[in-house]
Amino acid sequence: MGKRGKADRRTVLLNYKLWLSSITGNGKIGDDTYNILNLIDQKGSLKAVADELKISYRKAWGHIDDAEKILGYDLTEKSRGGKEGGQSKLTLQGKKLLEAYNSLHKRFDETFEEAYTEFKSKISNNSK
Amino acid sequence: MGKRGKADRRTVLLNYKLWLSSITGNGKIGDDTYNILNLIDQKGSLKAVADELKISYRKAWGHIDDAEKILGYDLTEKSRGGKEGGQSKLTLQGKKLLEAYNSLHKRFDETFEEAYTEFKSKISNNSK
DNA sequence: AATCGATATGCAAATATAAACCTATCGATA
DNA sequence: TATCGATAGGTTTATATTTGCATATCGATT
Repeated sequence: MGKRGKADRRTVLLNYKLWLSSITGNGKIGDDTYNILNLIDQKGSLKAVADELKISYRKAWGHIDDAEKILGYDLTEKSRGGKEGGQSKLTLQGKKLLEAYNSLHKRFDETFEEAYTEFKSKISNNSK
Repeated sequence: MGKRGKADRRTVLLNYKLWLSSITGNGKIGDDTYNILNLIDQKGSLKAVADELKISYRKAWGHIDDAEKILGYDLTEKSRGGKEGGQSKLTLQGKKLLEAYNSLHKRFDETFEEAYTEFKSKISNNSK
């Protein structure tokens, strides 16, 4: 056996990112936004989501606000006031977006796995 | 016919990005780097590549330097001095990386096209 | 009408990323 | 051995992105 083993080789990682944008280009809808939408669906409040994710309400709100501006329609139905202070829930379109994104992402993940394996085998320096 | 046509709807774009990184995380090998590598192969000089791309030599050099640090081996063979000042050409491993990246990217592009089409059809608000 | 907790935003501060600047080094050729 | 053009890289400037601060609004309930 040689001096170096598998674990000794430098590990190179493949990464990819997926997002939606408007044609004008400001703001994007990426994993963070989808994550927030998903949690809104579970918790019914943006504040609760922000706490859960340990991010500021301002930040969470910004993601959703950006997303709705990009798409041009509401993903969430908001209400204010009352004993509970208010709440946020997904609109029908918000749910549709989440579902569509999930299958989109899944498809990319599959491609990623396959392509990465092939890529590494092509790259590996298997000369004697 | 209604008030709005296809062209009137807000256009939402899907985007993706692909890159390599080291486990330690500083620097990345993305499209820019691959583009530079490809041009080095054609032109035989990093300076010529920088001019072609209208970027600074410093920037082009930085991309290659980062990439070689991430991978832990040379992608280019450099020489200095002489009437021509010097030159850069791809190493065998550099060429292998380029090829591997091309098929990787192609595969992602295919997935992208298919998935995007499906995504849009799911998202489109085709209620009456 | 006073309260309370979540929604709603402008704006400033802090980071991170990228671009530009400048100076040094190398070495085949003349 | 003087030159010239490309490689090499530290340092600074500019720009973009992100994070956080502070304050206002809303309205069912009490």
